[in-house]
Amino acid sequence: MAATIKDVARHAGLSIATISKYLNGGHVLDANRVLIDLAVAELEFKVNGMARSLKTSRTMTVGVLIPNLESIFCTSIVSNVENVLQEFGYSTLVCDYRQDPVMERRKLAFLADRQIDGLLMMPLGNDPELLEPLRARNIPHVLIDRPVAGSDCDTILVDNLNASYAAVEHLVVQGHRRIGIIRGPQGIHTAEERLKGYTRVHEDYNLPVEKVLIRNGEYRTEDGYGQMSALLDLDVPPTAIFVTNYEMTLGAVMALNERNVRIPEDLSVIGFDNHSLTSLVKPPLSIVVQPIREIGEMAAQTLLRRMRDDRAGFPILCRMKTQLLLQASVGPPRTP
Amino acid sequence: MAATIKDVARHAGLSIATISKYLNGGHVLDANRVLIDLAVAELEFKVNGMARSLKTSRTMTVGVLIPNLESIFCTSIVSNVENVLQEFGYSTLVCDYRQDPVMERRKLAFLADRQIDGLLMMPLGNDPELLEPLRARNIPHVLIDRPVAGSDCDTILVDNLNASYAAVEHLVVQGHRRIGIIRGPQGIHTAEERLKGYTRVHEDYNLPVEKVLIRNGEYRTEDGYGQMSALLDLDVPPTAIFVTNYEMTLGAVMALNERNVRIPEDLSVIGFDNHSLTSLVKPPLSIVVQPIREIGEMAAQTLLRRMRDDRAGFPILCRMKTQLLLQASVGPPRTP
DNA sequence: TGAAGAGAGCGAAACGTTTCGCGATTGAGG
DNA sequence: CCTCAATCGCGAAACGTTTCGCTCTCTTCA
Repeated sequence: MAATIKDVARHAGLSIATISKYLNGGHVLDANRVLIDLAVAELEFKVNGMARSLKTSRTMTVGVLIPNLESIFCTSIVSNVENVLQEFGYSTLVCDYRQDPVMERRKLAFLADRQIDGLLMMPLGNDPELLEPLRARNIPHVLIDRPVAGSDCDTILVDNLNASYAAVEHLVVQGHRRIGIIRGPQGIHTAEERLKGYTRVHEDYNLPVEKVLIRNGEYRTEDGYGQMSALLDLDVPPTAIFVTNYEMTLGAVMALNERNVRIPEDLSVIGFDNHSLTSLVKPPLSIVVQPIREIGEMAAQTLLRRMRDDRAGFPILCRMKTQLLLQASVGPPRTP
Repeated sequence: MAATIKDVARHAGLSIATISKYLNGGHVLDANRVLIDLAVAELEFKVNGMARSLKTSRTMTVGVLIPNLESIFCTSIVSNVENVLQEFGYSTLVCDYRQDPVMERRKLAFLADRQIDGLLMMPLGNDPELLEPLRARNIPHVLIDRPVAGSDCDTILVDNLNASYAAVEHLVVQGHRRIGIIRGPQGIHTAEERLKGYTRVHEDYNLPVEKVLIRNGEYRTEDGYGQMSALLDLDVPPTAIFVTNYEMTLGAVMALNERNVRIPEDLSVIGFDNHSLTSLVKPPLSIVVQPIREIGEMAAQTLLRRMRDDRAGFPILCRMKTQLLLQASVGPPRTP
């Protein structure tokens, strides 16, 4: 059907080897260059990627494994990653595992079986054995956003602890003493770190940590909604709240709107992640901004280097800084 | 490095052909089956996809080309598509073209060159020539959400016209006479259809269409914000507004919040697409709900059939129905 | 003028599968 | 006991590249 390199060779009156050499950037006589270009154009020849891959054992494809394709944080990262990789001729095989550890393994195995040249992943599990399929096949990989304990592995993430610290500290400085936090799932690294930031501020400022103000969520909108409602139902509700991811921030704001809680008069709010969120609610929400673009690009760059067998600095641990975007949603606590 | 089918053959004391046959579902003697299973397990043999693809000329990969990886509508569809395809052993090569017609062509060519078995795309351009690379290589493809004029092509979309009609009609029935619409980009099919629904209602109810109430947007948040603001600045602002996609709805609500416009007392609002949006704002927003999951699944199913050379009903045009989710954001117009 | 060396082209052997056609084995039926 | 058919296994030829090592042709310089 489609023209092969053989056809090009015949058409140009040269050997296959010469065509291949030229196609891969080798030098040929000017006259032959013209001949080949002509033949390629006339036959509409495209190299057959499978055949090439079979010989070179490179597929020019990288896998991207994320917990959720419907989380804006994840897809923004994917988008930036894809942009960088594509410049270098790589395609991205995107999979989400829907926050399910079993599916995570399944899809990881799936990707590993597909002869990808490298993998970027946001792991859910914390078990170094999870990465075994990659090691077994010697597939370079870079973790994003979450480390996997005890695994030597390049990792790009943000300084969640200090991100959280800065947010909570700001609330404390404003005079808040009862600060609620809606934290992420237990065992998830980002969630633990963000909680640590919270407690560390309390330690550093000699404030008691009240268990009841620390609420568990699973990073879902409904958790934000439910836990925010629960906090408001307390005999003495907090005067400020820190919500530790986008979806839960969404939920928390829903709960606040529903009850006509005034921000920041009744409650100061700091959320996480999403820009558009800041201005959707009134007043504009203060948020912790993650350097999403930089994360994606850095992860892609790092993976590219590893795929080039550049092992410099392995394992890299890149901990990026967040930014605290302060807006009108934070004020001093209401004087009782 | 990794074990090949040859190693398995040697280890099991059988021929390559037999191993291959068994691996592909063929029948072998029970005794041999055991031997092969054993060898496969012991050598940790995995078939080499590239070699297989080279022989079968199927890559078990489908491309997915969308305008934007950061639009929830697009990624939700991708997620559902991926889910179905994966069940059948296919991977998805996801690309976004960032709403850029040049990049659209580039990425389409990129995907076509990568020996994909099929392609799903949400086109921006309306030029049948756009799909040429696919036809040239005989790659089955299904369009999602937007048709390409004059191209024989399976297409899965929603009945945008009647979706819009239902929303606007509801506003009319509530008594509204000055209804604003923030429409999408000119030339984009969904946008034109949604506008048609709007004008058709006006025709059917003998209402004048006021040019000034029809606002142009490019489906971006800032357009929703800007055009909503402009509408509010009119000498006689509309009493109801229909916003025709998610991002612009977001923007419009921002503008409304900023100016303390009461919903629905001052203005009735119907938005588009996003569930979480409905309850984030107060009161809950009425929206046009697209059957996102069904679109994704139908598109995937259709593509699967085409890749199986099942040409039944070609070209399919599947126009799905939307649902109008009515909530408190719509009421009768304020009596002046 | 001749030898050395650079540059270019070529043939052939891989890469790891699938598949075609043929030969061998087995079991049943006459 | 012979024949025939059905079943199963095998050898070998692809698939379309890349790449190794060789040959050939010029150029250049002693």
